[in-house]
Amino acid sequence: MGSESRCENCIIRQFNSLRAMSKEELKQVSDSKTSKVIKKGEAIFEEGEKLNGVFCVREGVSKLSKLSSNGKDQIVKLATKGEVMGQRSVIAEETSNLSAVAVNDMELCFIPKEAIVNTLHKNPDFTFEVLRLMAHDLREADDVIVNISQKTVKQRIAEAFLYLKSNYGEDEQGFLILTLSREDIANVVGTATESCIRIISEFKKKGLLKSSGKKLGILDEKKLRDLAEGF
Amino acid sequence: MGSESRCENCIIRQFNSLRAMSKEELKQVSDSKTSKVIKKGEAIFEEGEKLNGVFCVREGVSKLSKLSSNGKDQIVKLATKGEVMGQRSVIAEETSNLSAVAVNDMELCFIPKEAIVNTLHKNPDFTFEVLRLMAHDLREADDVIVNISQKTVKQRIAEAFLYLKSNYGEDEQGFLILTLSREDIANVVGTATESCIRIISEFKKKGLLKSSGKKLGILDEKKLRDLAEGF
DNA sequence: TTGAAAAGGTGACAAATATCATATATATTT
DNA sequence: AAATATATATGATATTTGTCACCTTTTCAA
Repeated sequence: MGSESRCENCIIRQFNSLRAMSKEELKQVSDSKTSKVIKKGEAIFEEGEKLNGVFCVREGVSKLSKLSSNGKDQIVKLATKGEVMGQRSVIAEETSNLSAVAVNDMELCFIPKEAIVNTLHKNPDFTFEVLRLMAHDLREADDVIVNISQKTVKQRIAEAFLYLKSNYGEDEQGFLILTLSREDIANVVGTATESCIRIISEFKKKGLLKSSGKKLGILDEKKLRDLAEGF
Repeated sequence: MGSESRCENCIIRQFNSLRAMSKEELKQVSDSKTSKVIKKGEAIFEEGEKLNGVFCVREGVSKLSKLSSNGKDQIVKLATKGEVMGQRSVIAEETSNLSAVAVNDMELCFIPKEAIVNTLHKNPDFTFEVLRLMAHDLREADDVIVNISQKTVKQRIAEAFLYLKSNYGEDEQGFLILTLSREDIANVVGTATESCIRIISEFKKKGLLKSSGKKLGILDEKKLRDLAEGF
């Protein structure tokens, strides 16, 4: 086993709460963790499932979503390299309220909950770090609530593209690095797929977006921003 | 100063994270806290304000809301006896993302952040308890997101009444103990005040709700529940 | 490599919801 | 108690968004 497969040496952890663990604790985590490769479209865990640990994203992006009674999926969060999924359920000792599906090919580590819970009760720095990140997630969730209930679908789609650009960046030709299907975008925004397609088409016609194959790119960020703000 | 004004003796704390504090820590909190009486409609803190501590609700209910760019308020959470407001901002060291306004006359304790942050870094049990409650809030926020984006206004209003009943109860005559204005209900649900009024009128005509003065009561809980579920 | 399946696209229409205007009831202040 | 402000109510109408039907393009597996 190469040394890069040890949590102690993993750069990913610099981006999440694991960085607050001691060498000792990390060693324990590393000894109990398992690595997983997940193909695009595959499920990592399902809503209602009891999680016996957390998942640390090493590569790729996962959508965390919840199925509503009418059969539609609402994407609540996208989890990226460095983020940990499933802590909420492990901490609250509840089944997961969300399901996680890979948006593209992923690599992740599974860390059994014992290693986490142990440290949570012993290392206040670690617990505080987890708390800090959860406080951040909660703020973002509040923002999503306000956006969904107060902005139009057009505004929210405009925002979604700005979010994709600022969080995942664009390639040399100006196309967004993270490509989501129209359906996924609709599920992030909370609208019907057809409405989403229609608005994206409109944005293309108006010169706000460009496309090439499956890729989409932002052409006029300022106008998109104005639109998102309601002008 | 009566002994009931000491945090060590306060029953309220049994309902929140403060119960995980040691006698010693509670003493420190108690010595630094101040009590406040807030009249219905008064603000406790504003969006964007830097909070120098947290507020523990001893009596009454507060609405935590966020102003959107179109001038409407979205109520994200109602905080009740035993709940602590403002921890998110104190923990993340950010200005508040929400403002808090008293829904009825309130009594609360202000605890300066030093007392909290100190304990957060020293007492893992306390930190874990705060974390557990925040995990719970986050789950609720996820549920709100799904509800707002997937359910109709009618369904959400039905849900709001069921929530008010199960969380605040009803009096001997079957009227909800917590009375919210139609505007507040609209802001919880994320709709226009007029739409909210219209639907409440409809519910009354259909025999699902009754009213007397400002008070509203649930007449047919089962039908209300079916409606909320989409039948 | 060729079909089937999935994703993207568009029109027509229906349904849900917001907005504006205005009226009435209720609460609050003087 | 009158005057004023605020909350509730309702109609008419506009706007937004969803739904259904159908078509084209792309993707992927046999």
